[in-house]
Amino acid sequence: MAHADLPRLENRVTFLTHRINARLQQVSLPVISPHGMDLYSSRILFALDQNGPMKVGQLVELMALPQSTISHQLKRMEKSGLIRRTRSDQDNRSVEVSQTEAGIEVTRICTALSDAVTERLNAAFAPDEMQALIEGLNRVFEALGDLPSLEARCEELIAEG
Amino acid sequence: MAHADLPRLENRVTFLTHRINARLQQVSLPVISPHGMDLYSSRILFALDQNGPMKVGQLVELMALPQSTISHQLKRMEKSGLIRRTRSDQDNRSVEVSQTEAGIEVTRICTALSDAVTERLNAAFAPDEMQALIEGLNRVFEALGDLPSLEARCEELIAEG
DNA sequence: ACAGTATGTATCGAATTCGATTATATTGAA
DNA sequence: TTCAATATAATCGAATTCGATACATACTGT
Repeated sequence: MAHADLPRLENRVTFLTHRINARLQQVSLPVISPHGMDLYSSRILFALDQNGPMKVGQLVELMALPQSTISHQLKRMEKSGLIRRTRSDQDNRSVEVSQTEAGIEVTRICTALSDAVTERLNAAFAPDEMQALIEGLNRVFEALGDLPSLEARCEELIAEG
Repeated sequence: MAHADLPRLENRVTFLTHRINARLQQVSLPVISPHGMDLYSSRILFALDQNGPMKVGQLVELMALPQSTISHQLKRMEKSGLIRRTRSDQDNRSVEVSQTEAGIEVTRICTALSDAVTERLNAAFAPDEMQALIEGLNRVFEALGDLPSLEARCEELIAEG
C-alpha cells in the first residue's frame, strides 16, 4: 500500500502505451497522409476489409472512441470517396458502413503499413513472447473496463493524500 | 512471408495499445478534467514531480509528441498557473519548466489517478507477468524507433501488392 | 569578428477531437 | 392507438493537435 513500490512514470503500462501510440503516429503519417488517411481512418478501413460492412455503433465499440469522433471520421471518409453509408433496412436508425472500390484500393496501403509494423514487431519477439504480450494487452484493456470503481478508488486516493 | 499468418486487427499490438489509450482517456477525463487537466498535462506534471525541473526538449523527448504540441500544452499550463517557464541561464535558447505551488497541489490528483490505474493493473497480473509486460512494451517502443527502414519496408509491401 | 549553420522554442493556421445537443426511428406500456 | 422511453447517429461549437514557419540564441570555421 505504501507509495514507494509504485513504479516511475516510464515504467507504467499506460505511459508506455502512450509513447508507443505517439511514435507509431510518427511512423505512420508519412506513409498514409499522402493518401488522405490517418491512423483512425486507416484502422476503420482495415476493419471493414476484414469484417465486411459494419454498423457505426460497431465501429465505435471496436475503436473505443467517442461516437462523435467516429461519425466525423466517417463523414470525411465518405466525402473523399472511401466508404459508403447506407441506412439499414432492418433498423432505419442504424447506418451500415462499407468500403467503396476506391476504399478497397486505399486499404492496400493501410494493410501494408500495419503489416510492416507487425513484421517488425514479430522480429523483435519470440512467438510465445508476442503471444503473451498480446494477451497481456487484452487483459489491460479489460482491467480498465470497470470505470466506476476505478474512479471511486481514485477519489479515495486523493482523499488519503 | 505469406499473408495468412498475420493476425487480425484485434490481435495487433499497435491496435491494442490504441484501444488501451482510448479507454484510459475515458476513465481519466472525468477525474482530471474538473481540475482543468488532460492526460498530456497530467503526465507532464507527474514527470516534473518525479524528475524536478525539466527542459522543454526533455519533455518532448519523454512524451514522444510533436514539439509544437508540447509547447502549446505548456503555454496553457502556465496560463492556468500550474507551471513556470524560465529561460535557462546556461543556454538562453532553452526553457526550464517547473511546477508552481498550485501545480504541486494538482499533481496529487494526477498521481492518485495514475496510482489507481496502476493498482488496478497490478491486481490483474502476477508481478513477473507485469514485469514482462513492461519490458515487452519498452521493446515495442524501441522496435518502432528505426523509422526510415520501416517506411521503406512499407513501400516495398505496397509495391508487392 | 562574423557569416553561416545548428539548436531550442514559440506561433500560425488548418484540420481534428469530443462533450452536449439535436434529429430520427423503434419499442413498450397503458 | 398514443405517447413516453429508449436507441442510433449526425451536428454544433469550443478546445486541441500538429506541420510549417518564424524567431532567438549558440556554435564553428575562417
